[in-house]
Amino acid sequence: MKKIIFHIDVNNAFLSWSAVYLLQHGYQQDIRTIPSVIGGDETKRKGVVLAKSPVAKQYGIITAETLYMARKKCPQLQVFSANYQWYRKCSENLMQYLSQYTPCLEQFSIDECFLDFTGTSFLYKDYRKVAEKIRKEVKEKFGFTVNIGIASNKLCAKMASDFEKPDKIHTLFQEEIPTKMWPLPVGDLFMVGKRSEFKLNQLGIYTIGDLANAPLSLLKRHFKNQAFFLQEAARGIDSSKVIAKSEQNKCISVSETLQYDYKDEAKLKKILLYQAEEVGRALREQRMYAKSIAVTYKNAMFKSYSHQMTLLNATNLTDEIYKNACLLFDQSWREDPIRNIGIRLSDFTMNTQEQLSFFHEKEDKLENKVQEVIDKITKKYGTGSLIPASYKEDSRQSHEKLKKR
DNA sequence: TCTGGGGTCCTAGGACCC
DNA sequence: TCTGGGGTCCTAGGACCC
Repeated sequence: MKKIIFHIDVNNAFLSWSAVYLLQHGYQQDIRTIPSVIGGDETKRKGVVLAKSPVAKQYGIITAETLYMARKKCPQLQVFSANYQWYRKCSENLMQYLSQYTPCLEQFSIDECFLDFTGTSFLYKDYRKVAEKIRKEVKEKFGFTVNIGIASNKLCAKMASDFEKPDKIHTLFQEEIPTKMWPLPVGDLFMVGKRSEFKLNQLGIYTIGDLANAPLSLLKRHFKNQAFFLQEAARGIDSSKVIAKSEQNKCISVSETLQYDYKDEAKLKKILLYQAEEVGRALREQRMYAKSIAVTYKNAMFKSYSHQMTLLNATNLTDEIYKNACLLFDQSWREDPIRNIGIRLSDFTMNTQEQLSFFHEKEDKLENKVQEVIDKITKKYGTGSLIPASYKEDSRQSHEKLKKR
């Protein structure tokens, strides 16, 4: 049976979604048609380009560069702030609409997904017509456009959706690979980032075709185990499955860039408390426990480091996460000014590990009860509505975070 | 008025065991 | 009285994705 996979990608997702929002709320201009970007908050040192309009792109503005640089390139640039709540809603609506076409839908990020039509191919003899229908309907129903890539595997579908934009449908079947994919720069290949591209260029490999036809021995010398995978990708070979996602995350993390570089231990620990509550609640919502906990940092020099531990007993309680985070902090903080700090939980299990003694069990149950109540209140009134008294004073940053929600 | 945030995966190296 | 080697687990750091 011929496999048919779609990759659907929202064009300029954040910017398009904001454009739709603004138009729905009486804004006269469609910000997709002017030099505009969605940017983070500069006063909080988060001033980077998150998404750009096609016009802004013509000025050479790129994603993730500073707004300062972007304005230099285009002084009349209009900057709009991100509205994550709205983006999540747009994403949910889109996924729900697409899932009518096939149950086998894998959401790949907030604005992308794969659809597998293999099992339902008898329903859709002409997949091109289906793609055309989806493209049109999304535009009419939601007011933004998508690119659709069609191929016999995920990798090629993803590569295809990245061809000419916006509002386009492309195919990339095996026989089309030499003409459509091989002339592209090797850095365009999925999973080839800046580092790998540089290394490949050093070896005289500049296009995806060069990579597909390079001697494997040469690649192995420089990329070890990754070499085979890289070349397979360049040849359009990929056997990964579209997985209808209900499976859990492998890690949950939270991190925050601070308004200035903190050197004060007490302040840093207060941030950790906040974050412990956030990741803990996320974990409890999934009814999971974490065995591994890490504290991550970025210092003023932008150097990142981390420290982690494996817990004796898996946990999802804020208090325990916080205590262990503090322990890790004490063991690892180099007393350098901190720009960004975070907590990461991983190694999830369904239960806490230890066989609890009767008394411990009782205590544990009580703690869980307390936690449940706290979660309910937090859900209703927002993060930080119920926090230990020690955190009350001097939490400017946190209050601002609250306002955003 | 430099450089966000949330993820996944891989590798190297150390500790420890047999 | 010169220290092998395989396996496993853990940690730190980094590359890459959107």
